[in-house]
Amino acid sequence: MGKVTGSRGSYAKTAERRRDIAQAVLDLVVEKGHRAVVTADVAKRAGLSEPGVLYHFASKDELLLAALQHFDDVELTALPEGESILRARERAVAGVERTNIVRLHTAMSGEASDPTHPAHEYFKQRWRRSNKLMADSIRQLQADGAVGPDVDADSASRLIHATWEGLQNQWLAEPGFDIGAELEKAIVALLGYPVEHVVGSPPAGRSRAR
Amino acid sequence: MGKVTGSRGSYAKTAERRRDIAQAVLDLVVEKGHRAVVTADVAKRAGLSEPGVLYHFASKDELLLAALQHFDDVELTALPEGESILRARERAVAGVERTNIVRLHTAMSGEASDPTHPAHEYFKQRWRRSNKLMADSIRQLQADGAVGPDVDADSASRLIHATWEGLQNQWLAEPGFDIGAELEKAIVALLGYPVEHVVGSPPAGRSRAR
DNA sequence: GTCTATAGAGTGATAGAC
DNA sequence: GTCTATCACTCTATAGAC
Repeated sequence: MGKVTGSRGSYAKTAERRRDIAQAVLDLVVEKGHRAVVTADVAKRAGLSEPGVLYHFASKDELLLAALQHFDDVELTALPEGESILRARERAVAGVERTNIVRLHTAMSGEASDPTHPAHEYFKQRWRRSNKLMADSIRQLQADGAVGPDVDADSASRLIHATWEGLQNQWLAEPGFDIGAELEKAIVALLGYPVEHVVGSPPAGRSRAR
Repeated sequence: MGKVTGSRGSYAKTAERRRDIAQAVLDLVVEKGHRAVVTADVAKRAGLSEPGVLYHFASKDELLLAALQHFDDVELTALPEGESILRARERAVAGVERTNIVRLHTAMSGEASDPTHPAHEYFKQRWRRSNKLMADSIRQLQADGAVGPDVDADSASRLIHATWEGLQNQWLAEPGFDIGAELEKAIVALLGYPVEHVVGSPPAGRSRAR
């Protein structure tokens, strides 16, 4: 419903407008840090008025959430099959220019723990999804014999994610250590020894079912 | 300089006033969550005007930081000797009534990673201090033979703290697991097997140097 | 259904008197 | 050292045009 014009400046589909706005917020977050982002700037950057922006997103918090989700969408493309989840998230903080996004993520994950916060459900689901993906991946490794059967996959997944999140925090406060190496150390300790499958370089010719 | 009256309502020492204000902020955070705390309420609770509060603390961010520090001071009393650091922090989130403080801590640790944030230095020092304390504790355990010599104390300390921080995050988003048990599991995995000394019950008659 | 113009409410911060 | 008065800014709500 609604005709599609296709020309920039007149959007027939709300989804596109929302995407553009989310991109604008993301750009501003990267440039100035989320604390310096004000809705007026978002409107300017997206090329519409302030209430115009708020027609598409109910509040500023939702704007920031949209930026985070947009980042997930465009940067963390759909995971191939579960095992590369770590590498994807690693990639997410690799560059310094993404520091501001990690900041936003960390700050918002604190705010969003309040059940009344618009992002509450998002973060909850995100944990669940990530935990499930990795737990399944670990179970697969167990089936293949790469990881011992005494490892509790759900617990290990929880702990690996926790470690990752905490390492991000420390790294933000004071960089200067190899966050990837530390994470790998934790994984090795939690799963047992040989687990390049989970975090290492692409398993090129290295099929998991040997 | 300045006379000491001692009667409530007229403070000769700014330090006391600051402490009272910090306590007021802490109370409000616990009651309503930090997002709902406004300086006007702080002023009311502390019994002075809004600019009066802002005379003692330069900004709202500093007020929240003061609450966090105050919490550290009154709740996490000085660590006896290093090894109980985990238990102290555990105690800090044990009760549900403290959820709002953890929320504040998490959110602020994200904001504070911005070097221009008033709490930046606080969090940086906090990480350093905590890491050093625990690393020393681990080294002591190594000297006693309770932990293997191949463990990198600094790295392990970093990872344990990271795990703890991350577990808090997950627990805030969705409680329903035993955060203490998970942490212990991580410690065991990172340090090797027998480490009740570090996290377990009070080492009553259990001297580390047997 | 999508947006602009306008206005308002609430908040953090400042200047200067007491 | 603390208050009164005031300011500036940001987010949000409303009315109505396209």
